[in-house]
Amino acid sequence: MDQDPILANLNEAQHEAVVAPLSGQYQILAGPGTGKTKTLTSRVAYLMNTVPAKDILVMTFTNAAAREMRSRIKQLIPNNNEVSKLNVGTFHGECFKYLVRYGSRIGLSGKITIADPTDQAAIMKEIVNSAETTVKLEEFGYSSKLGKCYSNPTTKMNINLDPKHCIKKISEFKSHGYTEVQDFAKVCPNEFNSPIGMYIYRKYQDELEENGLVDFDDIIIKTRDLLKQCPDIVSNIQAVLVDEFQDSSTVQLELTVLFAKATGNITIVGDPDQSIYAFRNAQPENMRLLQKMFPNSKVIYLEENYRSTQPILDIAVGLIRRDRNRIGGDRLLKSQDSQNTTKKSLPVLAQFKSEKDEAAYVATQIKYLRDCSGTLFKYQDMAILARTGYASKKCELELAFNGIPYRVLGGFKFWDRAEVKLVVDYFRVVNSDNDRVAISSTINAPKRGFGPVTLTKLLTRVDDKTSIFTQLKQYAYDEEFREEHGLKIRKDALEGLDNYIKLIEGCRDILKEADALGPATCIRNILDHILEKTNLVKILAANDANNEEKRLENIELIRSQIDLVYQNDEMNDDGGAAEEDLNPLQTLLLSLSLGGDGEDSAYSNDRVTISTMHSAKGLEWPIVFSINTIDDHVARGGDKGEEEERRLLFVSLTRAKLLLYVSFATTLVKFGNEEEASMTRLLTGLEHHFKTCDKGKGTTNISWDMFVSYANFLRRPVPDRKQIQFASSATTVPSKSASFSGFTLASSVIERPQNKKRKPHIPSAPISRSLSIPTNNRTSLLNTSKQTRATGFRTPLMPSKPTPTLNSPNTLPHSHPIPPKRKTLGTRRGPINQKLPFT
DNA sequence: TGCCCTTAAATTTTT
DNA sequence: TTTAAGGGCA
Ligand SMILES: Nc1ncnc2c1ncn2[C@@H]1O[C@H](COP(=O)(O)OP(=O)(O)OP(=O)(O)O)[C@@H](O)[C@H]1O
Repeated sequence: MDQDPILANLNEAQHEAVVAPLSGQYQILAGPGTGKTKTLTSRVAYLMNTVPAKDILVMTFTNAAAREMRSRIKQLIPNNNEVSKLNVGTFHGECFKYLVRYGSRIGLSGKITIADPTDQAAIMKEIVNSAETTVKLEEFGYSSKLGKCYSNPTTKMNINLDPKHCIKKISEFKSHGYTEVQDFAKVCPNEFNSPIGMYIYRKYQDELEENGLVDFDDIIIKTRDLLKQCPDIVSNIQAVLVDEFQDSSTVQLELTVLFAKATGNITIVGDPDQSIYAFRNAQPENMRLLQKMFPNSKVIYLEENYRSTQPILDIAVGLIRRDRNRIGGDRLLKSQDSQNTTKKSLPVLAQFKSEKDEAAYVATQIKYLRDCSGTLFKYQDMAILARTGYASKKCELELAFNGIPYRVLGGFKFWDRAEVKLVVDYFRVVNSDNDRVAISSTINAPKRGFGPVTLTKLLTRVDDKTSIFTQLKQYAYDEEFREEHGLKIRKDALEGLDNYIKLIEGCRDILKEADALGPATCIRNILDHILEKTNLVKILAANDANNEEKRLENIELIRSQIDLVYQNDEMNDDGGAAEEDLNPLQTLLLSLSLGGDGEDSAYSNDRVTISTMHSAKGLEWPIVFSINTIDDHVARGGDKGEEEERRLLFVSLTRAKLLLYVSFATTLVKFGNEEEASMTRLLTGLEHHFKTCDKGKGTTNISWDMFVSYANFLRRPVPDRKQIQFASSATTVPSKSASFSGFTLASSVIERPQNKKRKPHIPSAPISRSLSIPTNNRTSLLNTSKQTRATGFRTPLMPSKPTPTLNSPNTLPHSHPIPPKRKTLGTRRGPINQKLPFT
């Protein structure tokens, strides 16, 4: 056994990859749970022995994966504070740092803002609806129209001018690294490879540039251009390491090579079976292409699975075998587990008659597994995975209702809520004179008396020299200018314009004090200024009074989120782009566009994870619940895209180490109508690998011997037998009915008011799907505290048979985590970006 | 300009 | 079921 902790616990192949010489190219190809990320992070730690941290670049494709990687490296070498100097992040994050610092070399002006999908849609909508486009359509012979599709009868070319569709096509084009319009022949020969398509593309790019915006694809493309032109800026990079390489796009492959230009030292790991980002133009073939580009690159295969029990892997293998586009031959997954008990313990397949029952079951099971396992299972050992963000909402409500603490990965972001986004748009206007998109979404919110005619006039550039904000000032304060450009404006609207400009300039004055105030205080002051001058607090308070949704609370949460951003910023001085090159406002905006939602470490880490399947990639838990496993969620849209959906399910199931629960409901409510549903076809024929939870079989009872095996498998201490509550008396008595009515205990035990209009009174922060900060502190603060664990507590959601609790005296200072106003569970919440009261 | 009415559409996943 | 969007009218 190796003395070096970095090299301990590696098998032969892993060891070989970790200690491989710095120079050269290495590909680690292996299935889930074989230690790819472990190998990559160990290699980083190992290389740090000889290479300065700042000269190592480690990239992956999602924020969650980047966070995981950083934390694993830290764990490997906890006392090495060089770690914070490593360049670890997402492709987009690392690229943007270079653009901020060196963008001027390729003509990017100082202030770059990232165009989010809303901005992209706004810009594209304006383009397709413009008079100019109508003229062009005519000019290029697109004389017939069907919905948003235009066709040219002569050339037989069609083009779909739906903004979303246009953006998708352009994004695909850019993902190949193309910038010249004739390259549309290669990606979209029958639609955008036409004068009208090229015109739309050019117009879109011009519009971005004029607004000082780059979209996500531009971040990659422009960095590629920058590195091609000025390879000197990455001359220090001695090693480039990329995780989940199957998720890379064509231009990202090109970029990987460019980053390594100085030495050519590249290590990548990947698994084509886990390719789940083709929808955003990932090319799993890149693994092979890289090998072609570097014929001498060494490929290392890892065979052993260290994560999961064999029954879990059997299902995964059975599933992935059916991938019709599979790259490479069939691969086995071999568990390293040698215990007879866990080897034979099958995952659970559970069927319910409603999604509500399903959610209640998951919550009950989570509580049971934690409360009855002594100290073996904690909340943080469990995850609920769903295809979409909103699909897990019912479970989220059920957890909150039961006082189970949780965190949410993926799905809607806090910053995407309408009221929060508005504030952010104000920040953007303060930051830049040219951000017309942000000006347009703030200038009349709240209402300042402009109608569509005035707005168009105000926001249309009179010439390309004057910035849009300067132009607004001229309209406001220069009567001659108004006359010259034919702006007729009412007196109240003119006042509104004056107020708007004063508000923005007031914020800019505060920003000038940034050095004296410190970043967080400065931004909070700007926030206060915006809130005061827009009267937003009063407006929202009035609105909240008639509404379940408490928007004002979200505004308050912005403050604590701001603090989080600057705290995290201080912790990483990787490449140090942030402090030196950006003012505090820009740091904030950058972190909002490229970072995930902040996690507040002040709160307990012992929380259940609720995640989208995508965000779960690269992570693992002892216990995983795959919910809503029906075609409608998990394999929607027939054959097209089925392979990727299958791989996605493969990824989800292989997140589980020990216990896997796959569940679904036989009905689903769609637009108010109840529809029938059944288990996804992706799993058809694999049922025998599960114990099914109906017809009295498949109980979830756990015996003492099993607990011992679980502990051994997880390499955890065997819990005190006295603390274990045996399932036989404690829980989940399987019902005789096939539809599991035995588990509708939530509805039989908890009194659910009939009034359907009332929504559950749940802390709004957790529901915001992003914030870990509870606003309704009664629930979450309480349950995340250590005390709760020590004393335990009982919630009304318990099995129909009374549960003898050994360690919960049931006499708590706060014995009832449920807010007194109890309301119907399972009601759908409105979308998060709901219209604001004044728009 | 802004309000009220009718009708259509809507639910991925991430940077 | 709920929300966005488009048309008519004061
Ligand atoms: N040689 C080993 N000995 C013991 N445990 C190991 C070994 N290699 C990896 N593991 C453990 O196996 C689990 C899976 O490792 P890791 O997350 O690195 O796999 P992966 O190949 O990246 O998986 P995925 O592709 O699913 O993200 C981790 O808990 C890791 O600590």
